Amino acid sequence: MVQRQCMSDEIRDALANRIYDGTLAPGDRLVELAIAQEFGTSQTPVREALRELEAQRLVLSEPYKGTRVREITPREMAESYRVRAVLEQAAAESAASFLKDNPEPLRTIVTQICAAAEAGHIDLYAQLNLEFHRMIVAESRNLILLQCWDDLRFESRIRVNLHRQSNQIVARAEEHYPIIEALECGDGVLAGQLLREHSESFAAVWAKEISAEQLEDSPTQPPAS
Amino acid sequence: MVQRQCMSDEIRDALANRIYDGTLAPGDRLVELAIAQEFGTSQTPVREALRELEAQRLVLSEPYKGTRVREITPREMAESYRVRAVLEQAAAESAASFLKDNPEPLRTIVTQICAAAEAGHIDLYAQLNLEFHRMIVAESRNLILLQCWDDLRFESRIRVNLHRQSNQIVARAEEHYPIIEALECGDGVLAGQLLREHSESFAAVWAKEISAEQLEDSPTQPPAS
DNA sequence: GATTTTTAAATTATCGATAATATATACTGA
DNA sequence: TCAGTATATATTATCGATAATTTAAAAATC
Repeated sequence: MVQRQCMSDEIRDALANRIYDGTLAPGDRLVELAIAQEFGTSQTPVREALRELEAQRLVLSEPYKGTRVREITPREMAESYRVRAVLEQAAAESAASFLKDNPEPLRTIVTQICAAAEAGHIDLYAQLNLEFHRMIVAESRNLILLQCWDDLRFESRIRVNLHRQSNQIVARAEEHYPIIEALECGDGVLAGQLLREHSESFAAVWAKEISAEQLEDSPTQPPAS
Repeated sequence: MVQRQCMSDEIRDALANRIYDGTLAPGDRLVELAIAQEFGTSQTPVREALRELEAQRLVLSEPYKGTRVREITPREMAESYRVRAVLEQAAAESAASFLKDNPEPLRTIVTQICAAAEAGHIDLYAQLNLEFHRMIVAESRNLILLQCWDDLRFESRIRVNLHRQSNQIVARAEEHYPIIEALECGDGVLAGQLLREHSESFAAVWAKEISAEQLEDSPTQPPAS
């Protein structure tokens, strides 16, 4: 357990979680004194928390106008998946040699992912799925690459559309098997290609939504990765 | 001219520039009240500026221990160039179709880059060089990709080794010609490949330094991109 | 003399209050 | 009625001061 040292970090994480879980929705205002009162602090640590959330692009602040939860557009989702695609491709190419020697953790997670998908535990599925992908990126042993990947903040993007279209999840979950098989063979190029296609396919789904960006209640919703 | 609205932004940019130009060196402390006094403000806006610089990874803060300019290791340089390599490769593939129709701005910059290199204007060379690469990434029309690229903060990495080894700069500058030629032909794949190799070659130079990381005054210094 | 303990100094984290700015509301004159 | 203007209100940005914590220095113990 991390004994947190300063209030601003505490507030930052609490607010970030509310954005992740949807308690705070895009467009919602974050009024400094209201938050301060809720946490029993002064305005100061709240402001610092908001500044950090802004750096993480979870919120948007304008001088003297305040802070709101940032809107995430279909276009941004498509772009994010495209970037993720090339990052993970590169990561797999580097990670293969390391993962070949120690593939069990990845196998375990894929098993769990599929189990969660079949059981319809969507939140768990999403969490494990991210863990899987992040593990590969981490095993690239390139810390900057990992930071870039983290900065895409898919933990916050995921829930944009999480609880719809749970029917495709099982199929999506099984796409992970060929990836670990390639990695176990040490074939980073193939694993990278599969990961890239995996991510690009989500990008493509979101790209279709871009034109319908204006229509608030679009009929079809893309799936969660 | 941007009429800045709040002091903390002003301070943030001023401090960032000092890190870029080396006035503030890695390891240097940033004492809040000292900075506040210098800018004629209170501690509050300084703290917010520091928090933002920390989010940009220019400085490192520890609770109650203060803030210091972050050290940039050869390993991190190598990793950054590797990430930049794949980002720019992907960017070129998307940007080619746009740049084909409007290649003049890129041509102009390459001319300026080579002129600066030959004249030995290293700072100008570095600035124009970044402008060239950023322009390609921007023309990918993928804003998230551009943000990722910006987040690598090569404007701060560049000066790590800027004023040494100016002899290779002319050769490096000329590497840009085949890239724009490929882009003018609309061959994004080729341009991407060239950009990737360009960046990877810098990564390789830094990778050699990793083992010598401990030795403070290493005899050979890698070149600036 | 070396090692721990205590004290002092420096610095960060937070507070409560005020100034600056934006937004909403009421008012004015055509 | 309506555009434009003045006022009131809400909220952010900043201030000066205090509390909390670390680091450095001095004192005490063995």
